[in-house]
Amino acid sequence: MKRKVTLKQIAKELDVSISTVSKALRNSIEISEDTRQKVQAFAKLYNYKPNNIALSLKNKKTKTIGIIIPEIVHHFFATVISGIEQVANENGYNVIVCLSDESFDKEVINMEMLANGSTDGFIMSLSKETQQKKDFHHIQEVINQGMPVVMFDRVTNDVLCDKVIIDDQLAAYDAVDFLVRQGFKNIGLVTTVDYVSVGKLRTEGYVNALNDHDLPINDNIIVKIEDIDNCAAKIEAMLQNNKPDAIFAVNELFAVTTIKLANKMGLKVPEDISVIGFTDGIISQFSTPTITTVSQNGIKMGGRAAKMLIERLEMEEEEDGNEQYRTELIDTHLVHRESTSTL
Amino acid sequence: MKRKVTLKQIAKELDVSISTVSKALRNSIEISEDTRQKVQAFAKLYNYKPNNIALSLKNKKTKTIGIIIPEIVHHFFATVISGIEQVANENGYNVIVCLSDESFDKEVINMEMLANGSTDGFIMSLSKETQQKKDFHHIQEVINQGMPVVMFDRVTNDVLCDKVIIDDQLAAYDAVDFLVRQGFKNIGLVTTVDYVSVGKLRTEGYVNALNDHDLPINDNIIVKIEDIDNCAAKIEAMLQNNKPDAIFAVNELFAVTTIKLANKMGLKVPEDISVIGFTDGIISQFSTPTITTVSQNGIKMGGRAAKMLIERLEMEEEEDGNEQYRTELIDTHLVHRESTSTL
DNA sequence: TGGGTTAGCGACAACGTTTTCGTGTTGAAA
DNA sequence: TTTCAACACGAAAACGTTGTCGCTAACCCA
Repeated sequence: MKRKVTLKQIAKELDVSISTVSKALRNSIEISEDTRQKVQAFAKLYNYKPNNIALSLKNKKTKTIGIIIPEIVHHFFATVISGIEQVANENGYNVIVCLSDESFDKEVINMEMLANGSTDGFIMSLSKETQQKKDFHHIQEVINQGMPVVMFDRVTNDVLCDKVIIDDQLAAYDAVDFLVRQGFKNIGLVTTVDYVSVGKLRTEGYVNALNDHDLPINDNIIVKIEDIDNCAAKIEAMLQNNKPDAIFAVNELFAVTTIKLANKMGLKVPEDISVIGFTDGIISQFSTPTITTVSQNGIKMGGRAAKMLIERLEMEEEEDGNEQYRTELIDTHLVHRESTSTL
Repeated sequence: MKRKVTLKQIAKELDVSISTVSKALRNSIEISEDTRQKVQAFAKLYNYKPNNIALSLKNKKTKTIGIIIPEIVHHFFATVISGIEQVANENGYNVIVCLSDESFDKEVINMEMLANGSTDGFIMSLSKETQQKKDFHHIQEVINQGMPVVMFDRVTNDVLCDKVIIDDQLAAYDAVDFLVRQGFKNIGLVTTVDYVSVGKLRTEGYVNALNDHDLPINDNIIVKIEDIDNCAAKIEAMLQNNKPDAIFAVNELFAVTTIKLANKMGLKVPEDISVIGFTDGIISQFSTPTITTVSQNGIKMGGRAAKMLIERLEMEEEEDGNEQYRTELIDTHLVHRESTSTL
């Protein structure tokens, strides 16, 4: 087992100073051609690579991006990470991933851990609990310390920083508008509880679309789900009692669950009831029927977030006077599949 | 913007030496009660936290685990990361994730990047290209430098290190055995090309099960898929020409694809043909029909891998004479769902 | 008063880099 | 022979820690 070789060892071996080795390896003209060659050959032989930690300490830069998300076993978040990782890698950055498990405390702990020098900046999506508590001091603190933060998807207006989101309200509006134009009049909604920002916005889009078409908002066909595992009864009751002709679900899990429950009750999708979901993930693509859905390009979102963060990191070099935070919108569109029909 | 405070700043402010501050914060008995209190109060006020990078450099330990996997937008790998992250976090480790995109070169580059001080060890699953090339020098090198490596799922015998796998062959055997016992006699196989280690093993399990039941191996009902996007024709032809009464697919994507193609041809699952997949992911759970599958607990796998790595890291403290590499088997079982029937 | 102990603290090295600022040697010009 | 530049290199500081060692003053006991 040969441990990694350091400048010091090379210096000792070649009987020159550490500085000389360092300079020789960086092709400084200060060093004679002879010495340079000798040092470089030796370094190559022993496969010398500078120690990242030492470089980080010296440069006060880690070239590492901290990602904090609620969970990773979730197609959308996985695609976002994928997008981040790609752009990060292209720019010489690594990503260090922490999961909050939707817990406020874990989110705080993770941020504090990474903020102590481990990363240059953060890309994050808020945990449910954080959104509920509306406590963002940990994020604000990190920003105050001069570390840039980019939030995506689940964001808050209470923190000033760069953000990457889709226009949830508009996307939901378009989906519901599409249903209305197809002739549906009794369109149900399966959504989250209100403190989840994206759920709330999508619900607003649903409401606005119905309003604009002079359709009534019927609370009986709106189901707000807190816990996915115990939602069946509520959805079934809604389907049973109010016979909606279409459903807009604010994520694909809700959509597929609704479809399955409908099937169980003898309703055929899309013949008896049409369903539109949100997020173009694995489920929408492979369920039977395949699900018409609002695509939400996670790769693109992650890529953009990474780009924004890196730009800000490299910009800081000069002067950090311009605190012009941006919010970028990633476009969405409806992916038409089998779960919707015309009447 | 108040940058992070350092020992030096505290020392200056309180007019004591850096060592005194350091010791006071660590509650050294060398320091008087008075000074300790004063320093600790000041540190708390300014929210002092030791700089991780400096600690890493000093201790020659980063408390970081490098994960290198082919892709993250893949339910199984996401669950493994989740499992790793959890155990890592519990033990004070962070995880830094790199994706090889199934590319040998990216795998090498990522390893070399992280090996230069960024991580204490690796948990990895081989890229397809690496498995095909059988070139593992980058892994061997890292091990030679004294960094422990744990491989999972896609492993190789050519590298000596800890491994966490399922018994792919046995799991496949059990699945096919189950089909045979249900009365199926013409069982097709949808598998990967041979260089993918897990595909190969699962194929062997299929062959062994049929052999043990004295059933013939019929190459006409075995489809080896290289590229998922262009596999439809081959599968359809197999279904059409050979009328298998059951199919064993080596992953869930192949399973759901087969089901969809069967449906398209007018075959009902499970009435006309039964299907068993591999990996209990989102697709198997939510497709219609839900898919009977070999469960492969990614969370557990990741957790075990993390545990093995951390144990080795903390063990190294003492003496690294005992190179007793272990291979842990994670148990699998068949999850019975709608895609299989008795004859 | 002298010797020894101890409490309380600071100096310094070390981890592995990079970079600035010397410094000694050479050769050439004056 | 003197002067000066150019060349080739080394010493040292800095990044933020921790821990070893040494130092000073106070105190105790004889």
